[in-house]
Amino acid sequence: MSSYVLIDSPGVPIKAWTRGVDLADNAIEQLQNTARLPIIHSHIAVMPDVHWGMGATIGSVIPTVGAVVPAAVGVDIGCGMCAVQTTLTARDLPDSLKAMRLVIEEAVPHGRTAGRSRRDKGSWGEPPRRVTNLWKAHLAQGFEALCDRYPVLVKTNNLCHLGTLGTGNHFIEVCLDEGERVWFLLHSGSRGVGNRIAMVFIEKAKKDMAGHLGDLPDQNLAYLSEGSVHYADYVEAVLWAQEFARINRQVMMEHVVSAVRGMKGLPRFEADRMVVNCHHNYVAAERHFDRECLVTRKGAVRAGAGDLGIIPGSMGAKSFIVRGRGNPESFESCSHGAGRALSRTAAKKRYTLDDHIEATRHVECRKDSGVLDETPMAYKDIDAVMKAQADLVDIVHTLRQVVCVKG
DNA sequence: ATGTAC
Repeated sequence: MSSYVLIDSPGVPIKAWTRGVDLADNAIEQLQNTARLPIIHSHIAVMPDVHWGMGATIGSVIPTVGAVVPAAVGVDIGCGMCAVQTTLTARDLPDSLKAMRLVIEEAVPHGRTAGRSRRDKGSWGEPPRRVTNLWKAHLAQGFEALCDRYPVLVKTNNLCHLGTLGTGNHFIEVCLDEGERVWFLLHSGSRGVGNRIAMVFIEKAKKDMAGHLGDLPDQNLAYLSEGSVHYADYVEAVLWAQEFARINRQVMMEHVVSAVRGMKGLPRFEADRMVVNCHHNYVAAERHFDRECLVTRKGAVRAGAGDLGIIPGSMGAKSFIVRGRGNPESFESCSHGAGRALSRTAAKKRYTLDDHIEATRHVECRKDSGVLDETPMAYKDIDAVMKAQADLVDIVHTLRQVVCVKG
């Protein structure tokens, strides 16, 4: 049974669930910077997948009182995972999984969204009616209210990105659990519009603090203070973007399920036995240690007692469906994945395409040089990461990928 | 991560 270790801090305590996993020096330095902010409630919690990120480390939980740090939430507001268990089993799957991969790629726009004049596959030309209806029912009104005050948000990819995957480490997978049941798993966030919202408020925070930015250990830790217009607007905007991200994942999952249902040769199946949709890049108002605060989980998942969460490994590694243990010292949180061991550039330098092909030989996935920065060797050992957080979550299901779609 | 400009 693991527990946290204390990292030397010039400010509030830094409690780290990192026993048995590497902790890079640049991550420690960043944690110490964050711990010095005057707005932290109680302490900072560090997850075993921690690594350097813009502003604050990815894989950390930062509770604040009276302020919020937009760059700590990050540019992919509401980024997270969605998973469903189906009633299909491994023996229902065809020998060649390529057809299934193509069907999923066809059903969900993925990849870069190019400029307006160029052809692109990353957004809807014409969003399906289901997407437009969800937008109108849950997102349109809030978006108009934000656009009234922030007209720069008007011309963003918003509706045309609802139900689309994106690029980088965003993916869709078909997995098998320990009982050979088929699952669908996907990773995505709030796409273009969430990115723009984040950029706008990261700038506002720096401007609002212009007079005393020099007092901060890092300019990217600039915060918006409660009582200011920008603080209230950011909280409104970030919650809206998080809802966009959640619905984005829901729509993609619906399209994956219906696309696979349309494949010839598969039996009828259900996909509603176990459904999980969780953010791992977000802010939420919660109560911890007898105080209302804003909890920023940057690469961390809520793990309250009984909460279901998703912890993906990497291409070719295991992923986990977990149940939270509600550990108060972690602000009821767990890691969001394996965490990078190597930066994208370092991974591309260190490994060859042949290394990647060997590491992913059991997975129907991209095997070109464009995904070398996502190769399994670029990530920490997921088993060590899970062991280090044994007092934060219990493992409910262990999944292995058989198909992986990347943007 | 995303969009846009180089």
